[in-house]
Amino acid sequence: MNSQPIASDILLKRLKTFDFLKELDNETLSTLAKSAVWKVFAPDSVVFWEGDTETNLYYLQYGSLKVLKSSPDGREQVLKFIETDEIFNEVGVLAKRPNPATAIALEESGIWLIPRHALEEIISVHPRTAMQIIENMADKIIELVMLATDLSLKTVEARFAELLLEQAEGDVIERRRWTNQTELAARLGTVPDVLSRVIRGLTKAELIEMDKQHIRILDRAGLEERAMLQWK
Amino acid sequence: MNSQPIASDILLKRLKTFDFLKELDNETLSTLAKSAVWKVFAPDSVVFWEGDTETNLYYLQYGSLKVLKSSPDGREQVLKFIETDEIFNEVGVLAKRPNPATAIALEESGIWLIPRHALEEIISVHPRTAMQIIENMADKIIELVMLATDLSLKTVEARFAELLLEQAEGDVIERRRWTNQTELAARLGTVPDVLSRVIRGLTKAELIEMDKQHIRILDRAGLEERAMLQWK
DNA sequence: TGAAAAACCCGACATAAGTCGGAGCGCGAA
DNA sequence: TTCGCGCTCCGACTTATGTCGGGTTTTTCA
Repeated sequence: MNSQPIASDILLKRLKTFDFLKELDNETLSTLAKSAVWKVFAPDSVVFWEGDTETNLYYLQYGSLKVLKSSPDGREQVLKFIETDEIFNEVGVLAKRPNPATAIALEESGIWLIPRHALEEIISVHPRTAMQIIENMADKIIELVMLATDLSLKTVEARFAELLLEQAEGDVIERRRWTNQTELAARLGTVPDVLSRVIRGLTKAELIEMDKQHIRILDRAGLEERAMLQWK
Repeated sequence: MNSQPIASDILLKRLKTFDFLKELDNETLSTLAKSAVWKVFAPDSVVFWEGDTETNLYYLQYGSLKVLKSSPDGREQVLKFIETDEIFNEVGVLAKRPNPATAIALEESGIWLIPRHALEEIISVHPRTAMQIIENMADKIIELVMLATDLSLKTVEARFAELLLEQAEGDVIERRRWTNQTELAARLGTVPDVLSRVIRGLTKAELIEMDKQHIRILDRAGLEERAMLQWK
């Protein structure tokens, strides 16, 4: 992980491209440019630890992360994957709470850190930005509600089927370096062996097909049935 | 469930007592008083349904609620209990998302409904209120993260032990009408039979004692061990 | 390029959790 | 008071999930 200041004008240009800041005027942005910090995280490096009180808002410019909690016996539960263009750590920066989970880079990731004071200034002048943050948090609450109820009420097979249906573009899911069974299992709240068994089952039933590069849905209707989607 | 307008001056007096609105000036509050609606919900009545797009912010003046999702086979997962003085449905009112869960009154409950437009006015003038809402949402995110990871990584026994330790004042938990095994099981993400088994186990081990009115912790250290608290 | 590490596979087994039948209790409505 | 329903309890059973040992394949990187 290394940290490097970037000339303010270049930064300003970049800030304008952020979804999250789209509505702000030039002046506000250039103030921001002066206080934001740019960091690059190596694959597998920790962006922040559970328990940290991290007072920056993060904006993921490129790369991807996982947010997780782990148990003493080594199992981990992935709570969320973070993709390009997302902001995170609202909890730490605005509510001043210790972060409830750990964030780890899945690949090399470039992240902007926006310090609390800068953010608070923006909010006090642009309530619309506050609303955007609130909407982001609402989405996270919805996702966590889904996660919790799925963990409680659905089988591993159903959760996996659901995940496939969500992720598929057309009927194919591209597998990336970190879309391996270990990570998928952590995401689903189980262990690799169990997932492997589930995959075997779905493959035998000719609902899916899987190789190193892709997962292909062969029978969407059948998969939907396994996902128990009737009641969502 | 019945709905009754209340003379604005009485209402105004009440609004001032809300934690949530403490910092607002008289004028803002009296505007609010004109648009807020008061409702009383009978025990077991539904405050809102999953899937509803409910555009009011709720403030629970007295009573208590449970927020839950249920599966087609009748099992339910309680996501949260709501107690006096809490606000809820930020998701519905501010993010305009369909509500992800259902809320049901556990006992007779009196609730203020604050319509979206009134809330948005307050926020635009008092950014501090926006911050309070954000902090509330952050707390909910933290709670949901705990719930999800506990469901994934802990046993029913550990979750129950944890709940007892959290809820106990001194070493005693007062049982209310709805603190029965059915509700507790739904809260813990399991079924009454399993919880009953767990209670038997903890009672035999002389860690707790339970009757109709109370749950008593006999051995806090032992219970903490069962709750697997080392790593939280 | 070759060795070590990581991922994956699979059957056998262990354990946590869910289900079922049946029975007792207590409370509230008729 | 009696009836019936819902809560509680309990043992026996099933099922989902996790664990282990051992193997093969793939990836990594020195």
